[in-house]
Amino acid sequence: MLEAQSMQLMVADRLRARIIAGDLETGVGLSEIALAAEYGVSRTPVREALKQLQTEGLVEIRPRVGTFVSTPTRADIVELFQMKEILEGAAARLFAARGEIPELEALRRNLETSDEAVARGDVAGYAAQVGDFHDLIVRGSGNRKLVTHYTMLMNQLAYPRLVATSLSRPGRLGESDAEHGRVLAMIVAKDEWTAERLMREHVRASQEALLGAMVFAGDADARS
Amino acid sequence: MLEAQSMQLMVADRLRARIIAGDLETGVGLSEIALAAEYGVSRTPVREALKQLQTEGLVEIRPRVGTFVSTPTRADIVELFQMKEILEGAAARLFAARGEIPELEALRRNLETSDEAVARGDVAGYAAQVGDFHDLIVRGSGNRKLVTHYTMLMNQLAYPRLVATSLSRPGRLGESDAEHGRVLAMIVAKDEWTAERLMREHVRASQEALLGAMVFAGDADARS
DNA sequence: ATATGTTCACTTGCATGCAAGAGGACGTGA
DNA sequence: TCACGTCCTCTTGCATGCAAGTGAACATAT
Repeated sequence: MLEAQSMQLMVADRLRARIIAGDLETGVGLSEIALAAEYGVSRTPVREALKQLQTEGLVEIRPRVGTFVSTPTRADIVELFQMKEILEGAAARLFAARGEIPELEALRRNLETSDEAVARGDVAGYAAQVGDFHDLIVRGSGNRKLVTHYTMLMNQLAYPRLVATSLSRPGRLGESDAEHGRVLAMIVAKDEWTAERLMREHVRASQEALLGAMVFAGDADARS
Repeated sequence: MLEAQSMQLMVADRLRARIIAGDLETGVGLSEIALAAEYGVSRTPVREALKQLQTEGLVEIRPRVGTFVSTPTRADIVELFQMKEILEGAAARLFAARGEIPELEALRRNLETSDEAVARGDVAGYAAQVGDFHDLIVRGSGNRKLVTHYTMLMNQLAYPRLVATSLSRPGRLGESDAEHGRVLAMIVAKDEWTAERLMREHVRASQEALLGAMVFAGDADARS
């Protein structure tokens, strides 16, 4: 399963995962020859993988200089959150219009698991559910273009890393879970516009919780 | 200006333009070696250009088989129009919140030119303004991520080719121009949510005019 | 005539060699 | 000590050679 596909796809997938997870230090460090040696391939597939990651917005290729992990500026982060709110809001609305689909049942199970995690005060457990919740909303839109571009944008945000931070604010855990529940209720009720509004408000609340927590955390990411 | 940048960028730009304009027949026909000969370069830059166009959704690379111009299915087109409505609606809202920016003055000039074209019954002249109008709205959002992803999605639609078709319905020309004017008025009035609503309604009306015209035109594009 | 097995031309995937440019290190002068 | 000019190493950009897989044409057997 690891070697079956093409080399460039393997390199691209692994590099993408490492960048999102934050394993790769931002700034310098992506030499084609070094990566080629690391993955046991030649420069060519590495090169093509890097080119794809560039159009995905994850790395920046400076001609004749080098390839670097993209460092989102503060303005980038603001824009990405705007896009998150727009796309997830629209997705919730489209979801609500579709009625009973497999994603809806998955969403109900997600809420049950989340409620239990909150009841236990299990932040890590809840954080894991949050990612699934948002992915389910987006996939439940039934619009594959939306899913694709949403994924690309959230990869630029390295969102999974941020969720835990946003939940560190006292009381945010329960608020977030309650907001999820209200969104689900509106989807079940097929109230498209209220679903969109609540989803947007939820995204904005999460963003504010995150930005607030980041200030106190000393601005771990996002150097200007 | 044509040869200054890198070869792969030139090839990518030219190919993209040809695909959007419809010069390249959909389906088969993008051999790396043929394109290399045509542009006077080797396979390598052609290959990298094709890879980029693939992640942009314009071509499809089937491993060991060949590269083909992507043919949007009917479902793809529906999804793309949904995205167009979502993104342009959000852009109009963000635009309205920004007040006096250079794009606003450009938008006023665009409307004047459009009004004159409509008064003359100049369909081609108006069609040219339509593209600019929508681009100005999107760029006026002030969100570069929105601009980037909107552009990618509209490239997949090969939108410029479709505008003329959508305007072929009797009376649509004046309707479209009037809708543009109302959107502009709401942006000037800084009424964010009405701007978004009117913009979305405009996009939907254009889509319906297009789909209606395409049925009568014998479904020139969009084979399933 | 139809179905089937085989071959073959053509495609892209990957490896490697060479060239050109960028940026820093280093030496030199004041 | 500081400013400046030169060189040198390292980077990617492009060209090319080889290998492997695909799909269709073709011959063959039923």
